[in-house]
Amino acid sequence: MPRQTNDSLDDLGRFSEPALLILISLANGPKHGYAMTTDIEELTGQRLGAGTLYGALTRLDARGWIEALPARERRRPYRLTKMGKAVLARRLESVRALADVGRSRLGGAHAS
Amino acid sequence: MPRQTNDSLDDLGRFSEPALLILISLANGPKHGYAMTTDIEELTGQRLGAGTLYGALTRLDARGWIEALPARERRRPYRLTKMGKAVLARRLESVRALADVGRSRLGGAHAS
DNA sequence: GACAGCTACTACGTCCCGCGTAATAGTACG
DNA sequence: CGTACTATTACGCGGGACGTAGTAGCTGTC
Repeated sequence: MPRQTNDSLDDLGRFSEPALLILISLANGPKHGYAMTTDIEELTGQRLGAGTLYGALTRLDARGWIEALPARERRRPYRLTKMGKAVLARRLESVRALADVGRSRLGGAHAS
Repeated sequence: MPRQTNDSLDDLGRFSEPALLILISLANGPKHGYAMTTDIEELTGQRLGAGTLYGALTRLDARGWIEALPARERRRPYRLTKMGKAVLARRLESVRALADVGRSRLGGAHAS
């Protein structure tokens, strides 16, 4: 069977860009993994699975966009690096611009 | 060697959500593949490769978010379906909200 | 009229990210 | 002391993203 023609609206396949969500979650201040999970869930309504979350954290760390802080008890907190902040800021800008273009193209019902 | 610690800033790995870019490109009116490529390039500065573009188009069509129009000469135009428009609108909303949260968390320098 | 360059799409293979799931273990509560 | 929640690690699969090559028509231009 090819595929359902729907999928309950909004979900762009499997890719919801967990990396971006993580960066945004850390923009608040350092957090450990599980705290990000709940934070992101409050923000977006979606809960990242363990594999998704910690996998993305490892990759972001390897890139130098986030860095691990000394673990307390069972928690491994991370914080944004300077580079991570810069990346996030630029990314947010372009996302925002893109969303604006999309809106005006769709709506068409207001000035420009 | 594991990986460069940079990557020239902004690129979130391999995922730039071509599907979303395509939907936005079609929000303008029907376009064929190559026209989307150039449109998206003007919009974002990035050029989607053939594999990425036509692969995503096939998937979006299978989902019923876009539909093919009768081909003229060598061109296969697509247009947004009603469902595609709805999906795009909702998606743009959440993207926008997310970008706002990110900005206020990063900047902190303005009202709630 | 042949050659270069652009348009437009198809086909193919690889890589690795997203995601689910299971395992581990500490904590908290009744 | 059993159940539920916190917190992370480990593992494997599927498929989307991407590059590249191939096909082919059309547009100049010398």
